[in-house]
Formats: sequence, C-alpha cells, structure tokens
Amino acid sequence: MNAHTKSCLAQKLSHYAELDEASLESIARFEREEKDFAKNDEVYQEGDQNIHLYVVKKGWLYSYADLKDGRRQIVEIHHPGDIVGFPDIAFTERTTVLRAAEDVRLCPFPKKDLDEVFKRAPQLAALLFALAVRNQVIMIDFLRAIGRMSARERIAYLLLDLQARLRITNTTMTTTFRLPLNQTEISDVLGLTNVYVSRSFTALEKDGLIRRSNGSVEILEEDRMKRICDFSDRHTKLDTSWFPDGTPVEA
Amino acid sequence: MNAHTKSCLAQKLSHYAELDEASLESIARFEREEKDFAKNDEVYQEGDQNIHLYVVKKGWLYSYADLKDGRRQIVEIHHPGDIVGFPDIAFTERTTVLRAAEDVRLCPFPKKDLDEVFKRAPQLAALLFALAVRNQVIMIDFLRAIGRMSARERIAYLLLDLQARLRITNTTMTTTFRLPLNQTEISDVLGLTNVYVSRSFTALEKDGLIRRSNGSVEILEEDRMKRICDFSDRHTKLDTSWFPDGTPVEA
DNA sequence: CGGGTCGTTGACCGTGATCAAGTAACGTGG
DNA sequence: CCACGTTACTTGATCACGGTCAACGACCCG
Repeated sequence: MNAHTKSCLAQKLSHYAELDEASLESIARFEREEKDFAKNDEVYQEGDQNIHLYVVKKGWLYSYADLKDGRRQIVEIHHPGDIVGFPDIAFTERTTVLRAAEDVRLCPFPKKDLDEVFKRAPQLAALLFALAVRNQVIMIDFLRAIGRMSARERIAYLLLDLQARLRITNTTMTTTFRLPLNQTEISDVLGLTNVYVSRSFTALEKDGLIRRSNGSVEILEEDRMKRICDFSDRHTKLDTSWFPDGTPVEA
Repeated sequence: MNAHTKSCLAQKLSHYAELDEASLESIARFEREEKDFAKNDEVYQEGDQNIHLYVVKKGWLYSYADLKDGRRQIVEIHHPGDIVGFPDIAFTERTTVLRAAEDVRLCPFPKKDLDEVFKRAPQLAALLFALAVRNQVIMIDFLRAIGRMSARERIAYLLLDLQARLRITNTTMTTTFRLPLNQTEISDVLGLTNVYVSRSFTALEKDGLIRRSNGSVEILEEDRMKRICDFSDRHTKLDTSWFPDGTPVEA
C-alpha cells in the first residue's frame, strides 16, 4: 500500500491535522495486514494477552465488560477508521471483550509499533494522544448520560452521538443512518433493558423526533433532540494548536 | 526546584517507569508555579479557555459536568500527584468544571509545554499516553458500575477504587482512609441521590463491611467487598514494555 | 413448514427518587 | 455563655421509572 493512498484511517486522521511524511508512513504500517470476522465473532476476550491494536476497515464492533452474574455493559462502539484497543495498551491483559456487531474487516498491528511512532513521528504521537484523551471526554459525556439521564434522554443522546461520529468520515450523510445493533445491545450501551429500549424508541417515534425503518434511524428534529439531552458534539473539532512540528491546522 | 528532588508527581510517575533525564526535567518544568484554592473554589468552568494543565500538590478535587436542569455528574476525582485537565487538551474549551473538595494546592502549567515533551522526551510522552489511556479503562470500569450495579455495589466499588488509588503514593496505607467528600458529592459520582447514599452506607456498615468515623472510612472486609462489585485494581500495574528508550521497568 | 431471532406489549414489582421532618455538629455574634 | 444559622447526615412515607416475566407477532432462513 502506498503511503499516500488515503485509507479509512488516514482519512479520519487527516480530518484533524495535515499529516507529515513520517506520520503517513507509520499509518501505512498499521494497515499492512487484514483479517475478517463474522457477525458476533469475539475478536478477543477479557484476560487475553494484549499484543495487537486493530484498525477498523469495515463494519461496526463494540467492546463490552461483563459482571460475573451476566449483566453486561457495552463501553464503546467502534466504526470504520477507528483504532481499537488503546485503552488496554497500558495493561498486559485485555480488560474488555471485542465483538463484531456485523461482518467486519480489521487490520491488526502490534502495539510495539507505537514506540517507533513516539520516537520518529511526534506529530502522529500527539494526534493519537489527542484522540485518546478526546475519547475520554466522550466517555465522560456517556457517564453523565447513564448516571443522570432518563431512558428517553439516553436514547436521544446515543443517536446524536452516533450521527456526529458517522459524519466525520461520511460528510455527505444527512439525517438517516444504519444502526446495526439490536435493542438488547443498545440496552447494554445505555444501562437499560431491551424492553425499555423498545418502549422508549416507540415513545420517541410517537413524538415525531425520529423515524425507524428496517435497521435505519432517521433523526427528524435534530434541534429538539439536542435540547432533550443537552448534547454537544465532541467529534468534529479538535484543538491541535499544541502539536509539535508538522503544519498543525484547526479542523 | 532540582530535577532530582522527587515531587509528588515524579514519585507517582516513577512508580511506573524509571524516568530518564529528559523526562525528569520536563516534570520539573510542570511544577514551577504554585497556586492555592479554598474548599469549594472552582478552578475553571465549563466553556473557559483551556490553556493550562494542573499538577495536584495537596488536597482532593473533582471534575463534574452539569445538565441544564441542575442534575450533576462528577466524572473524576483528583488526588495529589495527579495531572488534571488531560481530557480537555484536545479541545479549546473546558468540558467540565474543576472544583476543590477541600483546601488544595495546584501547579498550573501551559499545555503548550507538552510539545516539548513529544519532541524531546518520548519516554515521558509514552508514559503520559499510557496514563491517559489507563484513565479510560478506569472510566470504563465506572461506566460498568453506574450502568449495571445496584447502589450498594456502586459504593463498594467507589471505596475500593479510592483505596487502590491512594495506595500508589502512600504505600504504608492500610485499610483506613480519609474521605473528604460529602454524601451529596458521592451521590453525584455514582449517579444516586444523597439520601440513598446515606441508606446504602448504613447498610454496608450494618453488614460489617465498612466502618465510618468522622470523615474516614475503614474497609473491614476487603475480599467480600471485592466480590460484591467484581472489583479489579487498575492502578498498581502498568505495562510499559512498549515504551521507547529509557530503561522501561515492569512495576 | 419449523425453529430462530428480534421487537412489541401487558401485568406486576422493586429499587431508588422525592419530599419532608428531625438531629447533630459546627461556627458566628450577642 | 447561649441563641442562631448553616451544613451534613439520618429516617420515614410515598411514588415512579424502569426492571422482570411472559406471551405474541413479524421476519428470516433452512
């Protein structure tokens, strides 16, 4: 693969900063290998050795944590262009399970590759750092949603969040998007039950806020939705002014 | 300040890796300035310009996010030796409010200082990166707690988490620690109400799991507590094997 | 056609929220 | 010294959001 052919990852990262040569080369190295997984496959388990990171090429996945008694919390949803596995690089073992929400294609690469990034591509290192901490902000927002919002508000929040994330790579996207998660999975994202997700979805639909049709969601009243759950988009803007070298840009 | 006098921050970071010269110098630069804040002072507000990071020298603080209707979620508790503000460095504005839980002393330093770290001290950059992503794991654990645990379990979780964190810098600590948060604040951490925190605390005490006396908590049955909430310590171990240079150590 | 998954709907229940009153500890000023 | 406000915690009574259990229909695929 040519370092200048923009992969899904390069495209997502370029959205935030004009990448220098060293950075582009590193990214290309991340995507040398490809591996496919079927829907519901579990790429790794909690407790597995933790050697690789994964670039998502195609399809949605999610990471979840179990309680011993079977309760489950989905803690992150992964889309094409995301790098999966960062939270675990500080540990030798996986702390969550990674499962394919549909058929997916991943690019595994060893986390040891990162030391090269830190030594040779400080700009990319800074960008990865920025994305890692941004993820934390996104999780903070989710914490707030799960800790303090009603079921309806949480669903509104999730839909708006997904929409904002998908808009980064798909700039033409309007208000409709595919949602390849069933209601049990959604309930595990939001700390609810599948039954109550169903009821809340129906309620939102009756209120004219959204419309559903076979696996897709349309957000009809974005503004009202945003007011319901006090939504703020953390995805489109990133402050890169403190980055070293390269030609940092405000995206 | 001499780069080799171990500050609270240097001490915490050294716990994870043997720091090289460049790294120690950077750390010293972080702590040039000192500033005191009184209990309940708000160091910064949501929406403030976001120029500084802070090293905590003394006292507890917490970061919280508000909903418009007054509901509040505390998303992180900060202890001496922590660096506060990382989640926001990817943004130009603050996404949370930082408030002093008691009288505190902070060392503000400009986030622009980080570009030097990325260029000159790749080892420290990697460590900060590791700590940032570890934070994400800690938040994942909290998400799971708030999304899927009962009130009692959440309180058990919080107490064990605090204990594990305090043990990093205070290795002599046994089972008792000071808890300078009132029950309303605890309820805002755990997504409960102050009333129910009170009831759950009383219940845990009646069960013989903990004991309380004026602002301190003693964990009487650590093992049983851990089983209740399926606790795993994310604080003591860190995988530094992928770090560049320096002399990485497994702590 | 039969079996699977998924979403919906109903009836009932329980955890934890809400509202409210009461107590204890503390500092303040007279 | 006491009257006072304030803040923190506790306890009780009631309520509601969302959980639980169960039945049913739609759809898909073999």
